[in-house]
Amino acid sequence: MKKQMAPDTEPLWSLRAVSYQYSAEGERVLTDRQRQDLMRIGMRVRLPARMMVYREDSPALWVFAITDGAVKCYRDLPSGKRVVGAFLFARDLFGLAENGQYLNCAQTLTVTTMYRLPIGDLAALLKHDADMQFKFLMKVTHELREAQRRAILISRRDAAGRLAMFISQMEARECPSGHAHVVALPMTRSDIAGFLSLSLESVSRAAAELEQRRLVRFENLHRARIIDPEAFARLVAAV
Amino acid sequence: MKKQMAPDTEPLWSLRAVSYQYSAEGERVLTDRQRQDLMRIGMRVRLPARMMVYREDSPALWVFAITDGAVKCYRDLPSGKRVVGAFLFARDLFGLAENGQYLNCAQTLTVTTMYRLPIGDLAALLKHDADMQFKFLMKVTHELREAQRRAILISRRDAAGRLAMFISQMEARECPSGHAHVVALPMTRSDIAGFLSLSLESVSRAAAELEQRRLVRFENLHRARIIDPEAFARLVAAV
DNA sequence: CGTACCGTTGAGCAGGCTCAACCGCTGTGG
DNA sequence: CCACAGCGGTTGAGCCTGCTCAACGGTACG
Repeated sequence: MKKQMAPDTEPLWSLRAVSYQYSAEGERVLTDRQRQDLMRIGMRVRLPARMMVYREDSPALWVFAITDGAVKCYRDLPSGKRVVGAFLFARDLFGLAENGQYLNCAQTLTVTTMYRLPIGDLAALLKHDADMQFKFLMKVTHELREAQRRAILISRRDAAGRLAMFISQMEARECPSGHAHVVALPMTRSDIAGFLSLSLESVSRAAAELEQRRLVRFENLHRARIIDPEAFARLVAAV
Repeated sequence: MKKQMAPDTEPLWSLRAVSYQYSAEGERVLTDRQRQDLMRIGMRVRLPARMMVYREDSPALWVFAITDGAVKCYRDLPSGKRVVGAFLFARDLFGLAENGQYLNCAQTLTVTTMYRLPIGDLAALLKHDADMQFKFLMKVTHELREAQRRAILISRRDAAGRLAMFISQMEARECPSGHAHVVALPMTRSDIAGFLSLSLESVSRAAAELEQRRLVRFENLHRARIIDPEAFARLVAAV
């Protein structure tokens, strides 16, 4: 799906965000100049699958911007439960910190390419380039909206409904390049369970239920196909 | 708790946020100049309790900054359930929008004073003043962290634990001016239920349980006192 | 070929939800 | 002044769904 471009300009990336205002997609893309500035302060890193990017409570030195691949952010609770805070894909930022420490662990799901931006340099750059900073502000605002959507997702009681909403959200964030109604799920069932606040058995049963109801087919563990879009959409909307 | 100041400078406000980096609280406060700029584009509004500030899907014309009082943001789902997305207090921003429309309803809980900032003017101001914009970026980042904390809260199964975490979070966001271990809860039980994804009966029972276990006393419907801070903290931490 | 990990399926339990009645306060109108 | 309705909150009974524990299956890898 990559466009043809010279090798040295290949690792360009942008930010995925919907504006708070009407806009002609203008806020979604960084200018070439801004990308170059970010590439200058950042370092391109390519990590294999299941690699830790950072750990909770470790010093927060970088913010990461994904160009390709998938990452999960999670926390392990004292009880042993693992809460997945977010799944992140191309054009997403991660590395949320507080008082200089990361708040969660980040781990790649697949082979992932990202830009590693030193936090201090990034802050200086943003303070200097108000326009780019505005795009980052839009991006974080976008993440906040996603977090609220997730709160609505979690408010559902039925496991099948939660899973359906999750698949729907994954479909929505796919690039339009992907085939319609085929959703990639690079994470494990256990990860999904941690994200949906369900036991992994419940996720498994919910998946079975969606198949029995002929709404979704799981072509394999990491790919779902929505085979009855109308009924599926009804279930998703029946919050 | 108000400091003595001239009447026309009384409605100054700031933003409540913890920096992602180490800082000497420097990021938390707007400069006098920045406050003046905001006051110039904004309008001070004082609303009675239970007043709608805006409705879902209505045109998003303003962002609001609370100087005093309490607000809830919520969404009514097709099923009739009401999901409370956030409770907001002094020095908080609200008015999250997408494509020019608000994503939820906002309603005052108590008498509330706020600044109403036209979104276009605010965006222009932020693009012009990178330093102030950075403080807004910190603020939204702060909100994102809060949203993640809430996800952890919701991952708990037991109602008493959820309520305890909620009370703990309310205590944490109280100004240090408030008396220790006395937590104001300006919202109704029903609002809390909507926030915690519980039925309001469960909230009521959870409150009774906290009292029976001698952790908390509810002096009245809107004020809780933590009477056994150590045991309470253990319950909160037992995620 | 054995091990380990991930996922599935089953049985029984527990905790929260629903429905329903009741309490206490408030505001209103006769 | 009192009677009444309405609302928010509490408490109880029974149901339902997701959790826990457990066994089993399939696939990748040494």
